[in-house]
Amino acid sequence: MTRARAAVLSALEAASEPLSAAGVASRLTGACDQATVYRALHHLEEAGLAESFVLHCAMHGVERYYAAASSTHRHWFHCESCHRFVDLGECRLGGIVSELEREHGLRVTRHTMYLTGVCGDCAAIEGGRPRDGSRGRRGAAT
Amino acid sequence: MTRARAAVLSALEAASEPLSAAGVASRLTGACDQATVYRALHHLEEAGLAESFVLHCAMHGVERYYAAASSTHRHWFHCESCHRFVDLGECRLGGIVSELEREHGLRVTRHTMYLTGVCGDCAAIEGGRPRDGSRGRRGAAT
DNA sequence: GTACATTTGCGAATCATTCGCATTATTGTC
DNA sequence: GACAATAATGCGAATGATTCGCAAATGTAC
Ligand SMILES: [Mn+2]
Ligand SMILES: [Mn+2]
Ligand SMILES: [Zn+2]
Ligand SMILES: [Zn+2]
Repeated sequence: MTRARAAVLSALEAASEPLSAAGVASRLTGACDQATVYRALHHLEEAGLAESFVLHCAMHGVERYYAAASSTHRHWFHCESCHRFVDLGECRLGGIVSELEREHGLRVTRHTMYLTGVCGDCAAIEGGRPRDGSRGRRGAAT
Repeated sequence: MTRARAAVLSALEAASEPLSAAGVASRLTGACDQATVYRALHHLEEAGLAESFVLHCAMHGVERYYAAASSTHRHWFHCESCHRFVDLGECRLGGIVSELEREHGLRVTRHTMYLTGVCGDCAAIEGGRPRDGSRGRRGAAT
């Protein structure tokens, strides 16, 4: 495990939610180049030390998020108001996935699932509480 | 419904699988500009006439795919060998989603789920049967 | 420690998607 | 059907996340 990879992995482990490559880079404050961050993330995922999924959110657009691999595969909810992630815990799709696998004669090697909407905190404070209203895409159409 | 939007919608309806913006454009052979295709897709989705999801595949990279909205919300499987989609039929996640919604106090407005792996046809012909081996990303890391 | 195999930094591409704006369609109104 | 107001298009130029190429720096195996 090289210096850079270890740094990226601990950034993921320290975070309470999935991070984008930019998110990881910002927590390493220039410790290593962005290309290295991307390469390290790819490596960690191949090595089974991290998991990723591509999320589309109106404000942040399309970005790939990474989380340190935990003992069990898990899924997330993304709040479109405060843009935080909520850990939904251990994957409960095993049954459905193997059912579909059987019914359609497939060999499923991977599945992606995530929910989006408004988290409890934001729902309480009607209108939402944008935690990071700063950075935003130009009026992205969706 | 304008000319361009109607054209994009029928392209989606005629297709047996989700199409990327490029896929739609190619079936309209220059009938309208690519920016218009993107704008039409956004419009159709907002109008509830189409559904989309962002998929990450080693060969095609990250792309957003659109399908004409059917009577019921549905999910897909993407074969990483022939790169075709298999319609998994009506969504069966309702139970799990509302369960998670309750447990975590969320208001889920949308969910994304897709499976990837090797389809039956490709599994049969061991080694896979790349149907569109042409266009491919430069050796994308993942 | 020397030689070979990996990994990094940098800066320059890529590629899907979005913008800005001037030019057409559309649509509702006499 | 012509006319004004509004929305949609075409084009070409950005954007922004991610990837590449290659030389310099590290890590690893005798
Ligand atoms: Mn977001
Ligand atoms: Mn594909
Ligand atoms: Zn929230
Ligand atoms: Zn296949």
